[in-house]
Amino acid sequence: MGRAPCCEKMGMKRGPWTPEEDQILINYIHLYGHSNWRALPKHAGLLRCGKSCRLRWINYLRPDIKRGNFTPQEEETIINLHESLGNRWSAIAAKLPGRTDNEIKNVWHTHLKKRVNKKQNNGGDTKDINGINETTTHDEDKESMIVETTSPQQFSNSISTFDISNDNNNDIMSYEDISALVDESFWSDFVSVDNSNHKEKKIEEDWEGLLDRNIKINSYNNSELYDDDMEFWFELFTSNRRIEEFSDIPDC
DNA sequence: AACATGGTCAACCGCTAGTTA
DNA sequence: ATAACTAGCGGTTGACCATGT
Repeated sequence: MGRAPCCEKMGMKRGPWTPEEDQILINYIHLYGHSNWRALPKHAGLLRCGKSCRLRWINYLRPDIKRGNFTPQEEETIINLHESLGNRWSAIAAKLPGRTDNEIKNVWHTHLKKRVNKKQNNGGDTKDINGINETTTHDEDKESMIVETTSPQQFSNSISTFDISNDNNNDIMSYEDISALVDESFWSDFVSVDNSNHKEKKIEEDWEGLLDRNIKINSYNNSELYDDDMEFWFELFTSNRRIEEFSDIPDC
């Protein structure tokens, strides 16, 4: 079994994803699904390896991702499942809808592990794992009691991810705005569709057409890349609506 | 105010398992 | 049967941010 060559390929972009890349990936998966991650970036016109695209989609762009802090119940579930499953993060994630293995792994390493260790070292003190009857005064644990709120860290990450540099420009869309725009009804129409039978050639032609449009939309003023977000998204979605018609092509 | 330290999380790396030709 | 290939998994890294000194 040979190991697949991947990101070391020349010209592959690495590091944080830009909003444009995100949108290209979202739209491509919207239209054609993700039956072949390796071929996806090439067809979509992304300078990323398939692995990177898959990770970005699974850990961040997927429509069913639940953002916000873990609830005490979720934390309890993670602790319990970790006790029985060990570091099988994907198995644990399967029991927590909307949570990714990566996210669970991070939460475990950042505070749940410490909490469990502390508990073990103290020989199991009065602290209740589910967080409801906690007697601890640690800030870290207090934080975990805040249910379904956006943590400062997550907020800042959203900002960094979307690179919103102008604080005063209210027209710029935040991640939350985009999430609201790209709501469940948006996703439900296409994500589950298996488009693997579409002919690759057709995909390339259709997609390149969309890409050209989007590049044109974006390229007219690169120095103020995000000032025209509303127009960008509007154009993008209206383009999609037209190109979506291609999805009616009968399966081969 | 400036620097050091620690926490958080997205992204990458390297491996294995499964699939296909 | 097996070699080539891909998807998925878990571990690790590094950038960013908050807090402490």
